[in-house]
Amino acid sequence: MNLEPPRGMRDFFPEDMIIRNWIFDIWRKCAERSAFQQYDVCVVENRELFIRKAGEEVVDQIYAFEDKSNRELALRPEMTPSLARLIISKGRALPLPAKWFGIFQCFRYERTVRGRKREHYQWNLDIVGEKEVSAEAEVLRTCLSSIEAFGLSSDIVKVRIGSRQLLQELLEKLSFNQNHFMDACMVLDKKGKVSDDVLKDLLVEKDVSTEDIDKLFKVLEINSIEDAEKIVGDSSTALNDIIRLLTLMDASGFKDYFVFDVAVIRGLAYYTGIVFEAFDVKGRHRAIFGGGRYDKLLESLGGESQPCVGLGFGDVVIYELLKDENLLPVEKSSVDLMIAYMDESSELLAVKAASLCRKNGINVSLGLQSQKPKKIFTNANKIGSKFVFLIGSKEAELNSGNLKDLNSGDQEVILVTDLSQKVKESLEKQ
RNA sequence: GCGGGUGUAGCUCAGUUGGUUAGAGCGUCUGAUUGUGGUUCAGAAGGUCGUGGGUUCGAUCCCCACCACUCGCCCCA
Repeated sequence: MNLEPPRGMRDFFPEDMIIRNWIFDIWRKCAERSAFQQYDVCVVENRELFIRKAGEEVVDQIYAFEDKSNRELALRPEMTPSLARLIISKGRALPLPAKWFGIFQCFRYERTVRGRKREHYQWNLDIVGEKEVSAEAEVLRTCLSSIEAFGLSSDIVKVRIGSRQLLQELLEKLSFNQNHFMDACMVLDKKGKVSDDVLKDLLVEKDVSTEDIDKLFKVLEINSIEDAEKIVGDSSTALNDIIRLLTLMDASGFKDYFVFDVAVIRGLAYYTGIVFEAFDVKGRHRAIFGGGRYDKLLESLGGESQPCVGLGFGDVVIYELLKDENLLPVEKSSVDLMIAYMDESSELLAVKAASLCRKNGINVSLGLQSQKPKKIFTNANKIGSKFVFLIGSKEAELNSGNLKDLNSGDQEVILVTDLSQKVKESLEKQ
């Protein structure tokens, strides 16, 4: 019997959950601070929801199965189709713009490598119904607030920002053969991953003319917004959107994160405007988060057309980055107080004390059997409890116990009825 | 999908040029201390040597396949 989880799947032991909850809490708090509303969707979807959008190629990567009534189902590989489904089904009853978020487990059957498993949790932020670039700005500033909450900064993380629309304009201005636009996108996406000679070979294979290849490389040389402006002019909406977005990010205090990169393309399938991808500066990891504008997706699924902006932020890469940067939190216990007793005759008093404290909002670990003090204190240390309330036969006779502060070592005998008040006061002081 | 590396106690790793009872540190448990933890000391438990097959008198060690992890490609985001 193999007791390991299937390939690419993870288990979370209690000590792992401390870290996972810490990450999820930061995501949730940042989303709520920016007034995003949480939603949730079923993990299992009708398979066709993904096939329609993703096309034939990705079908093999979907965990798909038939139920006992021969329904074709799938574990979701990503959230955007499910979000679109909800938005469409809500119809006009949904006040726009809608700012929604969630943390979702997604599945993909693919080769596992560092930073990429067959299952991961993903924080999704989406704004539906806002065509202005202010939507991109809101999503990004919310996301970057989490980056800073993790303890990261623009010294470690950069966001490459590009625009598919701008790329198209650039190539149009250079009279690039638009029939090869998709080929150009594919090649641009490989910039930096393979040598320029290989890029050229790839383009030749696609029957791109020598002239067009030169044009494409001219676009690749664009390193700044000014360079782009020289080609598309100052009236380009695509370029002005990027400029405006950067202005908004500057006003939000996040300017230093952004790097203009004409070669950022991302999902060719449904991104229509600005796209972005965050990477660690040292280049050790895969993309930390990524997203962009997808104005055509809803209508492609049969819904009313709505402008949308969204991003996905996975838990696997950020975990590895935080580990590398030594920013993961030290395991911190949530237990405030351990209540234990030395004689069976004191059990009911201990139970009563625990119930009172729990009603008053104190996290209590109650001993499940009578134990020797040595064992009690050892256990209290292990679970990280801040206080121990120890009831012996002498104290029990007076409805009291011995309250010990494990940090200072101070202890005093107090009444069970005074326990919760006493502990609360001490916790507030810390 | 292709190629390299790794797999020995719960964890990090030694080791065996193929030979009886496979080791250490950390962790766990017990005791010193039968009403007081973190330190110290003593002791104990814990191993199909990743799985299966082959070669051999004998395999944890050599060979093959598979599984898992990992690095680099391919593909993809």
